[in-house]
Amino acid sequence: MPELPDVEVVRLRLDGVLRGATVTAAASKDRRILRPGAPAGFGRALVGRKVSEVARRGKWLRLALGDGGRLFCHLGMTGWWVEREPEAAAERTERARIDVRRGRARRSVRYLDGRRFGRLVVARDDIPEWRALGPDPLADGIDVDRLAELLARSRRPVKDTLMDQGVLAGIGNILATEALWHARLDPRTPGKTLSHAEVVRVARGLGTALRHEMKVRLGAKDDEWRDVFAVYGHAGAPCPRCRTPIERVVLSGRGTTFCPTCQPERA
DNA sequence: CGGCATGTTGCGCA
DNA sequence: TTGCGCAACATGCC
Repeated sequence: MPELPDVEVVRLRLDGVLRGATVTAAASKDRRILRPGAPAGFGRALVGRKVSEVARRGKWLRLALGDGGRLFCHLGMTGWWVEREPEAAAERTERARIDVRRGRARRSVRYLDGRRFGRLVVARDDIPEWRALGPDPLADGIDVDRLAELLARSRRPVKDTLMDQGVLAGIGNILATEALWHARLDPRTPGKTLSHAEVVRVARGLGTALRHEMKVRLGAKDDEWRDVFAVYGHAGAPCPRCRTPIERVVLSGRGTTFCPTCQPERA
């Protein structure tokens, strides 16, 4: 379920379990998720090290280790970290585990990923994927002038640019779709045709969608999927604002829903 | 059975 | 050279 708000929830959880703790065991056998790298290297990099912090930028997580090493994690489409009892057996989709101790307390976190689109990367420095990320809208806010400049560079649909991780880190199909509904802008609108006022609406729409999702995620009991969206996944349903049936198109291979009345196509 | 899915990468083509 | 669209990845759900 990972877009920025979900990854932030995972970060908070991991930070609470791991920060200041020492890794007693770490293992992953999954050669698809452990890219690039071997199972032996994963354990070797982590065991005996203290975790100093769990950071996030966009959809990437970064565990900083006491010896300067780093573990990067991308959740892909179905990745998730959960805490389990240290003695709990691995469930079917468990792809990695990290066991720690802090004083007398022992705890264990497991990486679950049914589809295995996620990644775990051990490195000494920040990896290129991390360095290529644009500002994180939650941590850094949104610079409207910079966004306007990036949108003005091409005729690509505004939704595509919002999902470009180098433009804003962490915006996925859900947030982009919801933000444009809030902004009352057709997702297909070419970026360079947006007025400054429209870019401001986009930035505000992102903020609204982001705050709404963070609130829902933080208030949720656990990792259960909750459909709290205005238009995402609601093709055919009435628009919450004007009751017009929501339409669905495919943009760059991604399902995109919008209200044809509130988000009219422009000439 | 077919269609769809929150993400990223890489390829072929204009 | 740049920028697209689109398939692929692996699996589950409706």
